[in-house]
Amino acid sequence: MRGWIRTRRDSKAGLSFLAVNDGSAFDSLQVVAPSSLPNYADGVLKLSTGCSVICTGQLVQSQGKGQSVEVQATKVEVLGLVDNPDTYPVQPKQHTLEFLREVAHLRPRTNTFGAISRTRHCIAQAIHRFFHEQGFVWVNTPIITASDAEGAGQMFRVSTLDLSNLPRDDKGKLDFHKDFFGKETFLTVSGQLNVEAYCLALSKVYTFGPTFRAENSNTARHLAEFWMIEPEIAFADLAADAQLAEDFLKYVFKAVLNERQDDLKFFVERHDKSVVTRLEQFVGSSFERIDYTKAIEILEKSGQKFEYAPKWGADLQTEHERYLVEKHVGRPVVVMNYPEAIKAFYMRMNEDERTVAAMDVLAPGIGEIIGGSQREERLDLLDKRMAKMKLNPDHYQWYRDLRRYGTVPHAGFGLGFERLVVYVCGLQNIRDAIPYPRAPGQAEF
RNA sequence: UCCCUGAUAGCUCAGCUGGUAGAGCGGGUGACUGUUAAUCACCAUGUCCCUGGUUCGAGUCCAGGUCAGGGAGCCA
Repeated sequence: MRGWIRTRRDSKAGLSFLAVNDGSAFDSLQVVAPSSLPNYADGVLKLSTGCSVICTGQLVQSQGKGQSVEVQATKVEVLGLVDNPDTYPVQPKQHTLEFLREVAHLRPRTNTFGAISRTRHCIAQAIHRFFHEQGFVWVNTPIITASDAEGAGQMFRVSTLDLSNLPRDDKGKLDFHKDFFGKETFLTVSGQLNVEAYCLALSKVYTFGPTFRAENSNTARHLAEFWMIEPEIAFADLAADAQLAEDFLKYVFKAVLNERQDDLKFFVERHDKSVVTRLEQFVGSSFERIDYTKAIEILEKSGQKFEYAPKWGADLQTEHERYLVEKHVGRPVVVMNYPEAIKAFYMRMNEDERTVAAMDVLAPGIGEIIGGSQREERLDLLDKRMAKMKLNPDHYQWYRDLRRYGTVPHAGFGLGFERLVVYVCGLQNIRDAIPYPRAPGQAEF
């Protein structure tokens, strides 16, 4: 047994009980260290929370209550002591998550972050497995990009220029020809446009990789660096997209329910009582599908007082989404066909010429969890929308090519991986769903 | 970025209307016990976030700043 000490309890019967954890499961293993060990006094009795050990012995049925098995140690090798136990930050007690964020290098040694890490891994594996089983190809879209995708938010600049001596052109403007890529480049805010090209060749594809947003938004739902999943399917419409989203989420949640019972039990005890029932209800229910226009009607007729009155043409507020999901329907809802003005240029124009084939999947207890759309595959209509939104077609030539050469109806959606982790684990803050959170003013570790 | 709240021991916090600091947990020491975040006793611990101001005197009041949390906007 190789791992780190969680607690040590001594018995004057000539024994010490070591709770040793190696992160492979939620529970620690109890190692019984007898005082007859040669290093008992100067080794075992010096062990405190956080020390690393290698214990050798026999796994036997436990003679005490509280665990089924334990190790009767014949050897306890102390690898690393804790310098000063008085200041070791991770104590065998409940810490606040805020405090643990300040010790991000040691928080994986806590019950909470061990459980989150294993669950995060389980979710990631389930996602890849789901797509793989369905015949999807994982496509790694570029992290450095020259396009600003859909104009979705602020981007991080990527440059090797000397900030203290920037090259200028005749007009005094920055000369990016001198930069590494010979043009302005940024970290990606979405792999969607790139993955569409692969979709229109491999039929079923997805991205799963890091994504960056430089917006100065400091909330429990935002990270500057996060992981995003974006499936894209060819020969598909919005209904197929919604069905994929439903199958996808249910598959992932089922996997967590099956594989991480130990960690889920802990989340229920310490973080969110409703974690397991919420996931069970989610996988057991069929999603309601509802048009945006209908949703506005429902909200208007609800008699509910909203801070912002629901109005056709405006985006749904968080309070609106919560009412729809939690009060009106009571299970996951897919809201479809939004007004074109509030949605991105690449979303497919509907026959009514006022809405586009966009969808949001709303889940009880969190709100929007997935956003997607059928893409505009008709070049003339795509150009029309780009013009309307004042996008420069020159920047999207290769994207327009996809509509010129063998275009087909296709659709996809995107979801933030950490938001999924937050939902599954019952967390409050997205900064606890990723090992080293990056946020405005926060790039420690 | 805006609004609100907060920052006191290693951690979680208390400290009333201004009079230079306390508890629980953790740590150390000892006792006790096949123990379970053990129990009991004793011991130690502080730039009261920073800078300035008011005052005889500031953890406490005022101003500015930094950081954090909650909410909003934006979004994944």
